[in-house]
Amino acid sequence: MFDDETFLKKVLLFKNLPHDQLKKILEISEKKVFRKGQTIFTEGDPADGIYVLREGKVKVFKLSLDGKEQVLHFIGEGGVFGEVAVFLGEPFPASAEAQSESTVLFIPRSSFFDLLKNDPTISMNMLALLSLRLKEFVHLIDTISLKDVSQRVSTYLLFIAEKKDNIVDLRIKKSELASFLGTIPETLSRVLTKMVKTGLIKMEGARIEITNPEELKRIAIGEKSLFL
Amino acid sequence: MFDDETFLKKVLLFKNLPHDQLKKILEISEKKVFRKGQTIFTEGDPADGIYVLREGKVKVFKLSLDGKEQVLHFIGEGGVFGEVAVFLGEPFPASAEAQSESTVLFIPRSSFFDLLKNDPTISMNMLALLSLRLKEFVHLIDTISLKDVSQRVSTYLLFIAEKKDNIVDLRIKKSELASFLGTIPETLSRVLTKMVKTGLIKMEGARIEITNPEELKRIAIGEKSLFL
DNA sequence: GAATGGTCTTGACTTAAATCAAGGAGAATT
DNA sequence: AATTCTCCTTGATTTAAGTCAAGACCATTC
Repeated sequence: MFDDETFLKKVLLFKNLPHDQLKKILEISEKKVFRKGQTIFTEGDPADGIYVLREGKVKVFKLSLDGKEQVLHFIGEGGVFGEVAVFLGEPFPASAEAQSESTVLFIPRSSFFDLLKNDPTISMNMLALLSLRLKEFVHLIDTISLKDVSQRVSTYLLFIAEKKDNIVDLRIKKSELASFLGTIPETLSRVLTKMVKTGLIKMEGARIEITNPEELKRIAIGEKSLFL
Repeated sequence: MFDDETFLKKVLLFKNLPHDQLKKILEISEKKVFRKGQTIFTEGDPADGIYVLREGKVKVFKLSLDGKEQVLHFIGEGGVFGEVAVFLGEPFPASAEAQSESTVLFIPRSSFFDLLKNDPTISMNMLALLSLRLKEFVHLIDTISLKDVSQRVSTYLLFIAEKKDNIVDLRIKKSELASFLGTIPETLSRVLTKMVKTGLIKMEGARIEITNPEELKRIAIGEKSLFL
């Protein structure tokens, strides 16, 4: 692994910062470790600081009263979360949970504002970060609202498999993928099974091989239906 | 109406700017007028600049191949749109259309970047703008994914009626509200009719009066079902 | 290697909301 | 005042996806 500073350099929010700035950030940030399944924060909690994922996997999600979950994003190493609520000074609008043993750097609200005020590079980086998030959300809204489940699954598989030789290694549980795609495990399961049966993909557990990318793409764009 | 500078002062993106900055912005911005129903830009168009709505109403939306529409946001006077795509240097991810005769200030991409680079106030304002958008989107995703249509409608009515004496004056077509709420006009119509029949609201065209806010709130949070 | 526990799959069924198709109501135009 | 449009409503029906329930498939760990 890298030392903390090398790590920070690769975080979008802290890109292009001079050595002494990075050091300062490390000084003010606090390391926290969460076990698999542990809650990092819950919707409604006061947003007392931002989180940078040093190691592990985290999901940010919304829950409905009757227990249905919608994943907003999966955070990978180097990912930042909680920043919008902190910036707005509002409670977290969603919850975050460690999906595996995870280490985060926690930067308290006031320190984060100091950074933001005093370093134009950081605010530019933050603009980039928020813009990317917005783009992702537009895509998610589009996906959930305008596409049926087989389109969503096809699109997701093709996106992940991009430049990877048509191999998808789901790095998350299928039930969580279902939640991200705005559906439930049973429905996802049925769609994947159907894709196997129609020869679009091969599936061994979490490893999926796209055997007919052209046809899968036609389903993704809604030109063809999976169920006929 | 106001003169242009007074107007600009009230735009979130240009808040707290000195006189000469505002003047400069007016110089580089170009006034464009769109008729009702006219397209301002279409998904996929190169994002050559940002738009500030001077007068009128605009909707930003996604279309599916088979023609279903999802409204991402309604822009009111003083609203800004197109800024994310411009910032990212990507084509517009959605389309924009004037819902009534509208005047916009168009700020070309390069000028916008000059502003952003040279004025930290503007980048801070932009951070605020993007944060608010993200918050709205989280809410929209939550709404569409986790709530049924009667919950969505109740929530929307209560939100709009807030501090307005339980009167909602829909300033948009019902069909467009449907599209914003991720449903279709027929379904919205049925829900509203049912609400009238159960004494939750009174409706005269686009004017809706909430006659039983407590009960409506119980439906909004899913504590009670509209259809029983 | 049996037993436990978590995920995933499959089947039968229900249901919310979409679709299709007519009408109706209101505003605008002639 | 009649015609045309646009938008909204209502009814009959279909359908995609959710629910409920049972079993299968792992991977641990005892």
